[in-house]
Amino acid sequence: MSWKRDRPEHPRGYHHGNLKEELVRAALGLIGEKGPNGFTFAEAARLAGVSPAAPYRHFRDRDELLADVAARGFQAFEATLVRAWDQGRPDPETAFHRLGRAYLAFAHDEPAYYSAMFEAGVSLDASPELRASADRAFAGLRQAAEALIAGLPQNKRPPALMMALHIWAMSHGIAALFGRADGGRRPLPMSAAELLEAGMLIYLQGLGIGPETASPPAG
Amino acid sequence: MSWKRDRPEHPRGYHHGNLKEELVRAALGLIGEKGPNGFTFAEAARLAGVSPAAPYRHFRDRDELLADVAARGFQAFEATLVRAWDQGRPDPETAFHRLGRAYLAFAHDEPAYYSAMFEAGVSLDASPELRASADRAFAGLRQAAEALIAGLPQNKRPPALMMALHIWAMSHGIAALFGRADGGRRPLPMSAAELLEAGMLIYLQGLGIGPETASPPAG
DNA sequence: GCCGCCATGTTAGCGCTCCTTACATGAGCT
DNA sequence: AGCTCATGTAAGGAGCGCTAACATGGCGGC
Repeated sequence: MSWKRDRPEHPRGYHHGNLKEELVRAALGLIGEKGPNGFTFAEAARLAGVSPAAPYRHFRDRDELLADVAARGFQAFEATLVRAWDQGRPDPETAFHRLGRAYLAFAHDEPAYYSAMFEAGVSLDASPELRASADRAFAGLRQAAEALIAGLPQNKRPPALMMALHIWAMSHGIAALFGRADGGRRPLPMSAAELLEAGMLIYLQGLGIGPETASPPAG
Repeated sequence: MSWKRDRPEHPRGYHHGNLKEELVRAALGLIGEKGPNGFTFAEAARLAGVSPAAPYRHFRDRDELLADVAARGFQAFEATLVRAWDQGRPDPETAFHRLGRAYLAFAHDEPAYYSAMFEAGVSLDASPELRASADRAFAGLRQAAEALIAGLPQNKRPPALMMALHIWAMSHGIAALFGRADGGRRPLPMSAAELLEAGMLIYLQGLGIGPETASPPAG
């Protein structure tokens, strides 16, 4: 067959060229197309052009591949969040809303990653890397929460961890319930990004973080 | 065999006694144990004591059974929410927090229903009953939002639909991320119910609904 | 009260997937 | 050059979704 040789641009390949990477990419494509359940080990092998048994040289079983995809997803997710947060520039509130949009954009533009991370039923204990990358992604949210809290007087500061959990929960809730492009779910009067931005504005207002700290504009 | 006859209390049974109900119950048990993916048509048939082909007399395919489970789940969900809301008695805020606890309790105590409803990838278009029961459940949330809004001056009222979506998103986010009993996910410094209650208090505070309209709950 | 119909169940089987075991091959080290 | 081991293939068992053809028995029509 010729497909063994038509990847000469990968110098480190043994037989196939790095099959592991290609399997991950195939898995991403399949999950994105047909959901995390429609993803099939055999079909990923087929897409990579190898026999159905070949993937087992790189992943113990199907779940391990999914866990690997999820871990890579959390890494890309963290990078996206960190880039959007940009150390809170120019000011924490602007950066925070940018962070929210980036969250939803990731869920929307990388449905395969997001599915593997949150909807495929992969336990975070599946691998240490998975747990670590998920923790790093959450730490990004927590940093943003801390920066926002810093503007409050000390006796009014909520716990940063709790605030990060609230942010994550509302973001994930909106992404999971309304963030998908396909028409399977409920039509909205506004975009998911607008919905999240409005929700976060109200939430921050409740904490005393906002355009008018304690007196909403009466007129 | 005796299992054909040991359901004499069901007068309408043909051969088995109402197999359809038993299949739904078996599916609920399996989904609760092994997640929506671990659920198997053949195993549900085995639990009901019939051959693997028998379920196809009652459900076109596996997805239709899942959609049926989801629809029943939404019905039970709506009943739970309506009971918890109790027409906003004794006052809307008390009833609202009771509603939030009921939401999480449902997700926690009926993981099979909740999985089928939100995590199994069942499209709401799978059946008209599913869409209708999901709409009725959401209407319950929306009613609560409207009752809470009613206490605000007219020029400060947010759209009730948006508010209901926020409530749903945060509730679902907390349930999906932190509401499960099994140890696969992240340990929390507080219970999911407390987390949701705190988040909703802050959110309502941001809308101007709360014990003291302009001072956050510092105590 | 008997009979035929049709809903409900059965067995048999196809094609697929997950995963294992045994075998083949070729890259890189010595 | 030759050895070795990682990386691939081939073959097969068990299980599942689903279909087709066949069996059974409850119910309505006569």
